[in-house]
Amino acid sequence: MKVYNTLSRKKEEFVPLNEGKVKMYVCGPTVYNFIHIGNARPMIVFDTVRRYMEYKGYEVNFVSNFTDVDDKIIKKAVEEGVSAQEISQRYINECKKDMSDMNVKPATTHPLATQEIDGMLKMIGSLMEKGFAYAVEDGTVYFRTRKFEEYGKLSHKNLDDLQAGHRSIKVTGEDKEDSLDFVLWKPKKEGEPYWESPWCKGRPGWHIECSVMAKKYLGDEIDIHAGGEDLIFPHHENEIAQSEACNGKIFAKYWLHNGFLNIDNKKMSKSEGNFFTVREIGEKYDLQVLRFFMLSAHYRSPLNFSAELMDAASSGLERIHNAAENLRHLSKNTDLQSMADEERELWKGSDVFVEKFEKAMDDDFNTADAISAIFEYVKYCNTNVKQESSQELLDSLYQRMEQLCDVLGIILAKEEVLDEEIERLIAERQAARKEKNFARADEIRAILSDKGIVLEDTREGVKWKRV
RNA sequence: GGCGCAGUAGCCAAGUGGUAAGGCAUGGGUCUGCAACACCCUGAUUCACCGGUUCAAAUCCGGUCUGCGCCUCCA
Repeated sequence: MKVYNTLSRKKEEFVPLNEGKVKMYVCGPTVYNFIHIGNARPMIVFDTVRRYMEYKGYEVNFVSNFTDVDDKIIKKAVEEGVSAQEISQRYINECKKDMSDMNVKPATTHPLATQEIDGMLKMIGSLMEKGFAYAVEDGTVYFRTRKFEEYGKLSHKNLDDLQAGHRSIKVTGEDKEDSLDFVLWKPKKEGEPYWESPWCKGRPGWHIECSVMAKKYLGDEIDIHAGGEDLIFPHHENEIAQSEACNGKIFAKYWLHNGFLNIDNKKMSKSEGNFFTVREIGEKYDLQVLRFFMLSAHYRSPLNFSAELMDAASSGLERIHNAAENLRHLSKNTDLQSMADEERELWKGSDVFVEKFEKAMDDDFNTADAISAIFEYVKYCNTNVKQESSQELLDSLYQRMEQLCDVLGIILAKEEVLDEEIERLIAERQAARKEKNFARADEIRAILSDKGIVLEDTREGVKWKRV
C-alpha cells in the first residue's frame, strides 16, 4: 500500500510502526456551529482511509479531537448569553449526528481540548525546561520557533521568507522574541473561560491541543496524522515543532492532507454567500450521496461542489443500489440453492474487480478508480445474473458488493418490511393489470408514489423501493 | 514576492513512457400496457499551447497561457 506523504512529497510504501496496527490522528472541527460541507471532506476521506486499513486487516486506533475552546465559541456564547461549554456541547452533538448520517464511524477516541488541560500544562512546562518556550510579562507563553532547527520541514518553507512575510503584515505579538514564535498559552480576557497555570490564568493556544491529545491517546510516535491541506501551515508545522521538541522523537511518520472543496470553483466562504452546512445539504439529498460524491475524486485534488454534480452522483449511486436490489430480489425468489459449475466460473470471474478495487485503494486511496471497479462489477452482475441463478451465487455476489461498498462507507439498502397496506395495494394493482385495467393500476402506483414507494415491473416480478 | 496544485469528451473523472478506464448526460435500439430498471449501440485520431528527449509521450524535460491554493488559529 502506498500513501502520499506531505513530508516527503512522494508516495511511500506504508509500513506501520507496529505490525498489524495503525495509530492515526485527524484534526477535528472547532465546534461553534453546524459543520459545513468543507469540514465533511476530511471526515469522509479519512474515515475511508480507516475503513480500508481495517479491510486490510489492520487494527486502527483512530483519534479525532473536538476543539471546544476557541475565540469563535466564546463569541457565539456571548451572543447567545450562554456558557461556552453549552455552545460546544451542542455542536459536538450536532456534528456527531451529521457524521452518523454520512456514515462516518465514530473515532476510537474523540478527546475534547478542555478535558486535556493538565497534559497541555505539562507539555508546555517541559518545553520551557528544554528552552523551547518562554513566558512574557503578561503571562503569555510562546514557542521559540527558531530553536527547533527542523521547523518548516512539513510545509517546506524557508524561515527567512516567512520572517519577511510576517514583517510586512505584523500587527500583534510585539513582545515576542521573534515574529515566528507562536502562542502556547495565553491570558484570559474578561468573561472568558480560563484555567490556572504557572504563568497566568488563561487558556491554551490551538496547536498545543493536538500535540497533547495525540500523545496521550496514541503515544509519542504515530503512524498517520491527517487533516485539510490548509492545516499544513502553520498548524501541523507547529505540532511537529512542539511534539518533537518535547518528546525527542519523530512525531508522525506519514502526513496526509485532503484538498479543498470549492463551490462553483471558488473557495467556500460566508461572505461570498456560497456556504453550505452538512445539515442543509442533508435536507435536499441523502448524505450517502454527499459521501459518494466526495469519493468520486481523488482526496488530494480540489473538488468542486454544485447541484448538477450532486445530481449526477445521485444517479450513479442509484445504479449501484439498483444492482444490489436486483441481487436481493432474485435471491429471495429463486428455487435453486447451490452454484452450478458454470456459476462457479462466473463467481471466479468477478475476482478481477476486487483486484482492481484493491489496486486502486493501495495506490494512495484512489477512490475514484475504486468506484469505477465497483461500476464494472455492477455491470458484470447485471449482465450475468438471471432468474435461474442459484441463491448461493446471488448471495455471494451481493456480499462481495456489500464488502466493497462498505470500504467506501456506502450502505446498500437493507431489506425493509412491507406494510400490509402497501402489500395489499401491490396485489390489487397486479390483479388490475391482469384484467388490463391500467387506469386502476396507474392510480395505485400514484398512491404508492405519494407514500414514497416506487414500483418497477420487471421480468422477475414487481419490485418496489423507498425514495 | 516565496512555496505548491491543476488544465483529459457536453459534464465529472482515472490513467504518470507502450498507443485514452469508469460514471452522469445525449441520441438510437432491445425489453415493456405505459413508466422505471437493465442490456446493446452512440462518443476524444486525441489529453491547454509551443518546442525537446525517445523506436514510442496525456505521461519525461524546457518554455508559454489559463485557473486555483497556502504564506492570516479557514477542513
